[in-house]
Order: sequence, then C-alpha cells, then structure tokens
Amino acid sequence: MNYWLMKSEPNAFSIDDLQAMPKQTEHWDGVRNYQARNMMRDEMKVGDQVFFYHSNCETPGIVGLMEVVRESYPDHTAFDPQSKYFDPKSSPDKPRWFMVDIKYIRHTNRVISLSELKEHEPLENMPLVRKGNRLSIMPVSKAEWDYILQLEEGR
DNA sequence: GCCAACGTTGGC
DNA sequence: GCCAACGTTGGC
Repeated sequence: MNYWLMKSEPNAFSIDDLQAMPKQTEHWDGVRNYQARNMMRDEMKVGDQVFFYHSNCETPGIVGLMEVVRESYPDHTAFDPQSKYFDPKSSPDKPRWFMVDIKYIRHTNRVISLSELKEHEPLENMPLVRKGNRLSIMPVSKAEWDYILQLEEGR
C-alpha cells in the first residue's frame, strides 16, 4: 500500500466539502501537472491512504485522511469548454488528464500546519516542506506517514 | 532545441 | 497583495 498527500484550496474544495459528498466520495479533478498526473495515473491504487492538505489559506496544513476508492480514469472536466479545467488538447478518445476517486476517512484532530511540519527533521525530505515546490500530489513514505500521525497526537 | 516571456502556485 | 519558484508556450 502506498501513501500520498493531495493539496486543495479550501475555498475551492475543502475536507468539509468532501465529507458532505454522497458516500463521502468525490473525483479528484483538475490536476493539470504532468508529474502529478503520472503518479495519479500510474501509481495510485485502491486502498492507498492519502493526507488531505489545505493550501493557499490562512493556515496551510494537513487537515484529514482519505482513501483511494477508484483508480485513474479520464478527467472529463478537460473536455468541457465551460470548465475552468478545459483543455482543448484533451479529448475522450485521447485523454490527456486523469483523476481518481477519493473517499473521506476522518479529520485529523487538529490542523497539522506546514510550519509545524517544517520543524521536524524526519520530514525534511518531503517535497511539501521544500521551498518553491508546487506539486499538488506527492508520495509520502510509510515512515513519514507514521511520523505525522504520531505528531497529530503530540500537541 | 534554446530560452525569454508569461502564467500559475502558494507561502507569507 | 507581493513575489519567488517553477512550468509552459512559442518565436526563432
């Protein structure tokens, strides 16, 4: 089983929004970065565990846990000229962008902020804490996953 | 294939 | 709102 972290701006789609969806499940659309796409398309498997991260907000940080419940399939928002994620270079017979379905598991008992994550040496190799990194989906090692869950209880 | 210009991300 | 970092675009 693999572990991941996925970013979303809470203004656009928050963990509360995910929790409120039917079956607490939603497709993770709008990824338009090749590195992120490749991980989602090729490596994310049903049952993988995912941190939900709120970005571009008052306190950026990890706010909850989710799980992959459907593996990659074409992101239909790329086909819709009305969508802000429209990409004319993607078509149903030759899709360029993909998404997975994600299910809410739980909120963390507090926001584990980016500034806190940066304080911990065992997490220093996470792309998340490195300056200028803009990946919206990134792998998390088992050690990092466990460390962060233990942090959640710590404060 | 290079690289300048431009757009986006996202912390602060 | 600012701006650093980075990805993408497009002229050449």
